[in-house]
Amino acid sequence: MPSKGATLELAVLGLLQESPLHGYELRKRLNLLLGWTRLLSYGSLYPALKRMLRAGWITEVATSAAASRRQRIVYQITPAGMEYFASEITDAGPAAWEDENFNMRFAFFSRTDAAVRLRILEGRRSRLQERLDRAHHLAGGQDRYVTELRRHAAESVEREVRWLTDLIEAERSSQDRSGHQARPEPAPATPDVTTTEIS
Amino acid sequence: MPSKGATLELAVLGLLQESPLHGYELRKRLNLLLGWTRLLSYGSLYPALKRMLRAGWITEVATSAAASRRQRIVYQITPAGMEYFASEITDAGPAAWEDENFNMRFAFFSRTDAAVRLRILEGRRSRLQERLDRAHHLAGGQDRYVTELRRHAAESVEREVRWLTDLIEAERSSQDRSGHQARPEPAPATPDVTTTEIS
DNA sequence: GTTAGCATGTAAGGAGTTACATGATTTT
DNA sequence: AAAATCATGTAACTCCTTACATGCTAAC
Repeated sequence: MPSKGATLELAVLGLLQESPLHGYELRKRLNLLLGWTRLLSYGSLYPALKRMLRAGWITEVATSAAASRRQRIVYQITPAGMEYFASEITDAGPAAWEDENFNMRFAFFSRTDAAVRLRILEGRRSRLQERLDRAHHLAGGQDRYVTELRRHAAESVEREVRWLTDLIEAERSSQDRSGHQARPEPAPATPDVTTTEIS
Repeated sequence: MPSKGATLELAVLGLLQESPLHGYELRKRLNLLLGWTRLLSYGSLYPALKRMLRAGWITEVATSAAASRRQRIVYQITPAGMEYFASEITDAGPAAWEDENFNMRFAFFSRTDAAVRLRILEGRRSRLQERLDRAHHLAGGQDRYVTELRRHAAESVEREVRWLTDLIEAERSSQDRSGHQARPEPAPATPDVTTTEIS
């Protein structure tokens, strides 16, 4: 049972699938990847890397002294890690509908089967719809500010539902079109863009 | 320093200011008050109540056997609790701009000074503006889905900024009316709820 | 030569979750 | 009588944060 909280691990594995990275760089990219409200701290990342080492999902690699003499520990994904990542990303179960998990999976959609993408998008949408139904149901006469807060929250969720609906439609139509032959995803394997710094 | 994580405690104190309640009921109301993504668990609530008892913010009250013979432990807020609540709710410092804390404070705006309300709303808005600036700055050419995710996130934040702007204006005009006699504007106290912006 | 940023960690602790445990009362 | 729901808790665990601790290297 992989259960739930593996968001960080998955994100790391996803990034390492593109190229090996060291911790410091990894943190910067993670902060870019999902626009976390607060920046991910080292106290979070490094222990996670240790766990993943123990689990056999990643390995340390010798620093190629070419570019810089700086000592750093470069991590690389292992076959076991790839397998784990694939199985988690493919799992469109309830865990995938939750906020954080959903964003994670969405961010790696380029490496996800079209069918799985659809299932995840639809699952997310019905999850949000449930929330709306519940919220609507309880909208009693309350404090003015509480009411306003709820109204705004509900509107946000409605917006996301519309967004998902558009995406689902787009996925469906592109799936239809690919009834024919080769229609590979755009996924530009372009060499690394300059590492955008975030402070 | 109590500093940050006191969201749950504050919410409990806020509710207990209206009337004494027992744990079970408290949990239901907390789940209503802020539309938490996941429901608050008892494993969270009861230990929090214990902490608050120790801190002297609340006390247990004998169950009035009138309504029901059911055994329950009713909690009541103490003067010390009220004082703590007031000081936290009034503190418009950086902690108040964060997502959870902001929602908490907003939910209890009816019991907050107009001046403090304004400071909190404005602080929140500039916090979000900062996020937007940062996001805009780094919007490089990325994976298609990552780009889309970021675009949607940015739009959500922009929406909240507009919402805050409307609220701030509403607060300002109602403050003007109650302050000097100079503003004869008979604007309704309710914020202008038309908000037709569909992305 | 000193500051700024790169780079890696550990320790203590906060806040919440799930799963476990128990039992009373109301509804069907 | 059974089932639902009310009601209160505890234990183990997860995940993350802050603050601390260290030292290298590039740039000014």
